[in-house]
Amino acid sequence: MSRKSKSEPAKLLSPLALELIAARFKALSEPMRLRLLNLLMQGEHSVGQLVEASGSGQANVSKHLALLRDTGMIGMRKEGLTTICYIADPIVGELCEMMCSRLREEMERKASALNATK
Amino acid sequence: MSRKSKSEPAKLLSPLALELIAARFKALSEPMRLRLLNLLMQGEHSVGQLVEASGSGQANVSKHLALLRDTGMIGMRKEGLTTICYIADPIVGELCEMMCSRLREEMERKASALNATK
DNA sequence: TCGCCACATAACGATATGACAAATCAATTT
DNA sequence: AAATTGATTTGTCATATCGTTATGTGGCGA
Repeated sequence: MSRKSKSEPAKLLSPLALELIAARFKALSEPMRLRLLNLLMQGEHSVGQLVEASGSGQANVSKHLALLRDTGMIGMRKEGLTTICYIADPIVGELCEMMCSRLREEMERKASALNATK
Repeated sequence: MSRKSKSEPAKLLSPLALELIAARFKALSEPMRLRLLNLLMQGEHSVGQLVEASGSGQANVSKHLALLRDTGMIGMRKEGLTTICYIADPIVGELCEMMCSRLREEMERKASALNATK
């Protein structure tokens, strides 16, 4: 049944831990931020490049980037006039990978459910 | 350096995919929902048990549970008067694990930074 | 030094979200 | 069938968030 039988106790988390975890998930819970992260997974980009590639306004992108930086997911460095952004926490890619493959499974399940003659 | 050198291309995601992924992360972005999930990781619970254990109102818990069900993360079945909830998607535990260990690292880094005489 | 450039910040309106209370619904018991 | 129990739905409010516009800021070139 492809069920992983790692029988870990799954500890109960403290309210503080819950808040911290929620904050990180929240950073990943907006399409625009995911878009920016996805672009950065291709490699470093300047803020201007992200603005152009994302199709959103400059102020909006700047604010989202600041949030991602504050959660430690991306890093920034100044190079002359421009600010270069890069992925600082590899967990980002892994999490998205997991969600994506999960979504694919779900899609296929639904698709085959539609095809089922029954 | 414990860096996984799986050099995957990290494909560019479609706007639709981004929205779907964001929706799932969003379900995990509230402390109360994480609390409910965390309780369910210990095993099945009725809605009433979750209300008591979470310390929140019944209406509130019910709404959060409905949201978690709609994203496919938990399942529910009726047993007489009560509704039993259970984790339906094992990804939940894995994601929280990842976030937790990540948080621990970060905490320790900050802690040792505080201790550093510099 | 003046102005421009890339970016950040502030202020604002529209919309979404979470928590609580009250009403509703469904299944069981008496 | 009426009452009771467990849960969902609805309405309301306060707060938070997204995106836009306008304004501020720091580094570089003329």
